[in-house]
Amino acid sequence: MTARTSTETARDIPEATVARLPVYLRALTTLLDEGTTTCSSEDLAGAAGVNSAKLRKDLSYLGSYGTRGVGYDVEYLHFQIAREIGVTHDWPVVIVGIGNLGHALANFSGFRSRGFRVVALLDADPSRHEEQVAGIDVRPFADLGEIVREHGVAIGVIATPAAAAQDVTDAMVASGITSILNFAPAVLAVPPGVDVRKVDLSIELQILAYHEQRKAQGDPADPSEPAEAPEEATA
Amino acid sequence: MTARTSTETARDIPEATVARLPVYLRALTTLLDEGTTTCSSEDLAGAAGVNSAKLRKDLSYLGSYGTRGVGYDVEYLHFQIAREIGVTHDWPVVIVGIGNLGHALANFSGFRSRGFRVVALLDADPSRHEEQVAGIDVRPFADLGEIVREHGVAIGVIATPAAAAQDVTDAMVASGITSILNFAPAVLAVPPGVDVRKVDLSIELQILAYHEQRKAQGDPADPSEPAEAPEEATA
DNA sequence: TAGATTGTTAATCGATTAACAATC
DNA sequence: TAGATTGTTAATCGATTAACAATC
Repeated sequence: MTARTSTETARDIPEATVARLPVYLRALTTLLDEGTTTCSSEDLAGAAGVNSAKLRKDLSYLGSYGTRGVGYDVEYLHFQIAREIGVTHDWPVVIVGIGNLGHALANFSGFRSRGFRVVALLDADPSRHEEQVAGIDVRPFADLGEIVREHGVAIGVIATPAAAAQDVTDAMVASGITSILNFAPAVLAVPPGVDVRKVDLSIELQILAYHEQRKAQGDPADPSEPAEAPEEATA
Repeated sequence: MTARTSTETARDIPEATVARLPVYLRALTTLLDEGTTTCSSEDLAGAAGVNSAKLRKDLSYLGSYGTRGVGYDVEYLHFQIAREIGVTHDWPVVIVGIGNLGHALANFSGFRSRGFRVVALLDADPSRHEEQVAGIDVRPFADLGEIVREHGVAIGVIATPAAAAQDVTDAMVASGITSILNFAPAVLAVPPGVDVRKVDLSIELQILAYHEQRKAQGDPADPSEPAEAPEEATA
């Protein structure tokens, strides 16, 4: 039996909970900005748009960071969640594909404030290699391996057309990237150990369209469509 | 007891299945483009990045559109899923907020090909009202109600900063919009009957960061991280 | 102490998966 | 008929929720 490594985060957190931790983190940032020092699970759940039972259950996977009868210290809980997610330090990321979307991503200010730093923009088109976008040089796609090694990049963002996405993925994996955020409307094949998350505008709109169609179809006298739970606003 | 309305789509489809139907639709489009006329559940599941049991279960909620021993007619199944989602005709949408992201969205060609048509771009900044983006006039935010009425818009896209998102939401809801795709990093409050879906870059990256952190932490001798299931590539 | 609120339990609900009977 | 593949069943797994004992 060996000694435990220093940072103790060995608990197994359900995937659904992991996906909500960033939402809680953002809500806590908002509360901090408003000068709130303490909040109840009811307060935070409201700011995050979930019910308080779910929030407390989620937080219970991280540890006991609240005080019964009192609530949570906003700053302390913010730190604990940031630590759990792993955004107490910045992650270097590369963005491949500097079209309209790539531009928008490169200029996205939330990157920096939420634990990420764009270290390179890559594009296959040589005519773009003189450009700067958001103060960052656009570099040849062939430089990917070098850049990943130099900066210790683990996360890559794909903003190319669908046709190029698998090739970009293969190159990313070969270079040592093990997490990919894919904006291209394509299903990516990756080896075990590489995580892929996708963001797909058309899919989101089509899901809305499906429900919209149902709303229109239902009897006006029968408002039985289960609406999204009303949520508290932040920001 | 009244007569059923003509279009018979009353079955209750699980939300997880609804979210995958657009993925299947896209995979079928790819197969169609390749000239494939028939496919098995194994083929289609591969192209969509799911296992075949899940695919067949999902399709079973729509009806029996396959042939045992043979498979599915690609064109027929494509049409049935498109009909189920509600994208056999185009949905008019408005985009509010013409910053970097709004530009990218306005120029996104997948909109048209996947069942949506951008009928207006709105921005609060008067200096932008002379612009055209992607061939569409940028119009004052105050015109929202008029545009929604004129085109029968049910779906709105928010690409504003977080600080403006709730006001935009309220105006959208007041104008009659009942489905919102939100790109602003804010939790939106909406009345019952209004659907909101959110796309949040930071959240996606933070989820990747969480898993990335765990990969780095684990013993090199213990490759127990459950990787994403390898998926077949499309496009 | 009395009131408030957490952290946890247990019940319920929904999603996934493997297996296979039905049937082309 | 024999082989292939769907559509469905039933078991399992994971997520949500309400309730409340613990405790500040």
